[in-house]
Amino acid sequence: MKIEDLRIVENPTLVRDHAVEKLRDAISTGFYKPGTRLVERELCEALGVSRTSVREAMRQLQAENLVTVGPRRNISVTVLSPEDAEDIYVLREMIEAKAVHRLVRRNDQAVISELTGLWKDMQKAIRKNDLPTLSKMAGAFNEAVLRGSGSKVIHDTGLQLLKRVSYLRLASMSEPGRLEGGMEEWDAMMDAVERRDADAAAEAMARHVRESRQAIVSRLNAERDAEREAS
Amino acid sequence: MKIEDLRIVENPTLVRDHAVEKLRDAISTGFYKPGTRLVERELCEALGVSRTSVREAMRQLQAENLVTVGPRRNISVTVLSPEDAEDIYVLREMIEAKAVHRLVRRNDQAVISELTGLWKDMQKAIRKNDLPTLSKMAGAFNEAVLRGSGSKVIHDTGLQLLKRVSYLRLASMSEPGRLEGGMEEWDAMMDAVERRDADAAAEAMARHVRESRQAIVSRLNAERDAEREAS
DNA sequence: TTTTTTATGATTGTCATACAAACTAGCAAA
DNA sequence: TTTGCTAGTTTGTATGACAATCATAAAAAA
Repeated sequence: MKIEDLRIVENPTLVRDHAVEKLRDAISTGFYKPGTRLVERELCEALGVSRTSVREAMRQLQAENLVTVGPRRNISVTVLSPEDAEDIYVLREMIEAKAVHRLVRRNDQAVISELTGLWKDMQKAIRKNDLPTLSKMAGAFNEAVLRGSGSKVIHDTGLQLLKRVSYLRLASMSEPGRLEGGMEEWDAMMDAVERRDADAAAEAMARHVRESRQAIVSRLNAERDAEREAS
Repeated sequence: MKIEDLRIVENPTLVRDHAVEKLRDAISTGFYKPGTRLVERELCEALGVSRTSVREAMRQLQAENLVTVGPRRNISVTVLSPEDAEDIYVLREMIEAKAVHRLVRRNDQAVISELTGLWKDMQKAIRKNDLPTLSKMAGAFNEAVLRGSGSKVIHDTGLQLLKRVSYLRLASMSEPGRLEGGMEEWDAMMDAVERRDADAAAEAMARHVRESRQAIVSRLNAERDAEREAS
């Protein structure tokens, strides 16, 4: 044991951070659907905290583009236009490809083991056709990749984009044929990672995000058409 | 005059937004240098607002990575490690190249005119060797490019990265030879824009960011070495 | 009945206080 | 020199207050 191991790192969780996490979760799981109006007082009651904390949490979520302030100052869960969603995927394609590339280049065994572990769990979930679990793990996988890049900037920027579309992931995976396709792309990527072929891994990741994007976009357009039909 | 022109858009500026702007400015101009500790009470006095507003402003700046909370909860202006700075430029290279590409593709005359206007002003500032003005305008130019992409996502993401390194811009431009080099790259880009050659414009932009990155990194490393020397 | 006014709440932005917890720094005691 | 104590700082959180704006329902006027 080294002297550094004595250092106490954990500070008591802040109420506002907890609030941010809870709200982020509520949004990404679809409990608060896009467009839902969020009223301060109600959030205070629901979370059991004061306005101070709720307001500070809102400022953070606002900066993360997860909530949007309307013309009357009222806050609602951001609704992602199909165009914005598509653009987020376009950026993700660039950033996550770069992340994988670095990850392979860094050749950190711990990180790579973590990825292969996650990948095996995902394969299990796929065989069981357990979409909710798969969705969660796909999120963890993406995060692990960003973290594995070893760059705080890549991690933060990528994660911010990821969080904005996380509520779409489940829908994306239920698009017909997407599961098989996604599996194939992941296979290709992990294969490249195992071979320590950074370029191939990056390209596989890019392809994966690209395909996901197409699935999402067609899904969102279908929804939009359905709405138009109804109105 | 059309009926839309009647719409009242401006809502009275919020105190906290004003505070955020002021603080952002103070950071990017170097008034608050990286590492400076920001004490709530002092900010309240300096800005003439209540703790509520300062705290909410801090949450936003925190989410933008312009300030960092330390282990004792105290907030200071983020110090960018050379690695982080380099990574920001790496992402900027990808994003701003994409932005220019779209900008050219959109072929929006108003936007392109704005750019050429800015470019001419920048040339003037270069001839006068007026670095502070040039720095400001380079920032405006970058923002105009991001805005001109027509994508809110590209704009927001790019701007966030831009703001994090804006305090480095002036230093970057005073690197020997950087002014001439930057001028050449901008020339090439604007030329490609005029020719409506999206690919060439994107490549020129990428080259520009890449060269800027190298200037910055060598600058930061020099600073770091000087510090090591001193200690 | 339809339109206009008025009154009543709701919601948000801002401020002022208050207090606890954690930390800092300096002084006193051993 | 070390230890222990004390007072002051800084931050996180809660609460209450109030103005401005907006929404809605009720009342008055046409």
